[in-house]
Amino acid sequence: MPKLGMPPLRRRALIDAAIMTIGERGTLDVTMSEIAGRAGVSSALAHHYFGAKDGLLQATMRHILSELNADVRKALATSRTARERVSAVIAVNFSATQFQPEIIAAWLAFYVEAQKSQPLRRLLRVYARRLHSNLMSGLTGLMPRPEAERVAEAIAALIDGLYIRRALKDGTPNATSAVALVEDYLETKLLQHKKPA
Amino acid sequence: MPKLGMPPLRRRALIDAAIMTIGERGTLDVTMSEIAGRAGVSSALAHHYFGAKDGLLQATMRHILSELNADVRKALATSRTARERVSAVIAVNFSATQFQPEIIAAWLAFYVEAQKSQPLRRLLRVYARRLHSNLMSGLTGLMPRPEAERVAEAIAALIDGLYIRRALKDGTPNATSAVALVEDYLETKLLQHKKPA
DNA sequence: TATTTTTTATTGACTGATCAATCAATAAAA
DNA sequence: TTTTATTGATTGATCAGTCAATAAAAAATA
Repeated sequence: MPKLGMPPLRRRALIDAAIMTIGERGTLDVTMSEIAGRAGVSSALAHHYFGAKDGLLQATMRHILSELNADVRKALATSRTARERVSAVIAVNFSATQFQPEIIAAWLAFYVEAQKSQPLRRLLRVYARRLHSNLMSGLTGLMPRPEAERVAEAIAALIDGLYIRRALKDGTPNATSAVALVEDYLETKLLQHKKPA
Repeated sequence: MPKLGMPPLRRRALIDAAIMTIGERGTLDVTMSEIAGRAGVSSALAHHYFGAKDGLLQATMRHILSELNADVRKALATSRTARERVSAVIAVNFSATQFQPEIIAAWLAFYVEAQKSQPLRRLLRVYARRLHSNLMSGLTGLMPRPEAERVAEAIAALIDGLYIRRALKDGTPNATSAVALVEDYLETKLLQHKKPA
């Protein structure tokens, strides 16, 4: 049985290799040998550490999720106002570390796999809930709660939508215009509450 | 060589079976035998008609796309005003024929496959362009063109985003709330142009 | 119309390739 | 000396794609 704690040297290398491979190929349909090869080890070792392929994929998803989460926390920590908090959450999703072709492709691939795999579905739901509550933490200070709920829902949909559309284009993702689009929506909504009809 | 025109009896059955199978399983990772079996024929026949698996998948995507397109045309035909045209396009995307679990799942699966397959990517780009221009056909009558571009972009992202998020939940999709969300965005934007800041 | 010929529809059985997963063996640490 | 790390080789399953054979339709011919 693989040691889970101490020196996750190879574990980490395998997860990184998995992200790269999945991202490049745009699918979870990559072989264990391919991933292992890129990590400089044999496929047998990958099985040794992660049990089955599922295990590696889940660990990989968990890793992406926790990186995103760490980034969000960091960004929220330096935000003072409610308004800033919302923008911080948005910004992180399109930051240089997150909005990369490989990561975007991997996200998309995991979304699809989640339809087959219950553990992955669970992970993605955790992410969705977390995103929602992070957005709410700012939005509730800016508008009535039921409206905040709807806006959070919309922002989340926009983010996912921009990711999926981004995956279809080639070249470097344009984070700036993506953020601008979401911010424009938010700004419009806020205006609506400052000068009510 | 398969006859392309006349009695697309089996062709159609195979495409329908493909949609069902892909939709249920939420992945393009379905076997030719599975699809063929559901259509009540042998897998060899599927190859006879579509050449390779790719061929069947592309035909399936094309079919979904053309159904959607037909629905949009129909809806646009009965729309009088620019405002109605925009709503019509939105409504069709969440109509009973389109916003079904199987179709949604299939869309998502095709999106991912498009990262590998150039023909599928091309098809999805055609769809994206078409959606954009359909939205613009209404929006240009309601706001200045550059703003209309941005709003069309946002609506498209919202639609894709709502699809992808929908795919993660179970149960019947809630089209009503999805439409409401997009319409709310549109309405907010329109208000902004009626009473400018 | 009846008969022959050609084309199309359809299948079961087979092949070759690909891969996840296992395992026994060895090296290295603890 | 026991546990952990690591591998090459192997196995078993799964599938896409092929093919030769047969049935059924359609077209051509008598």
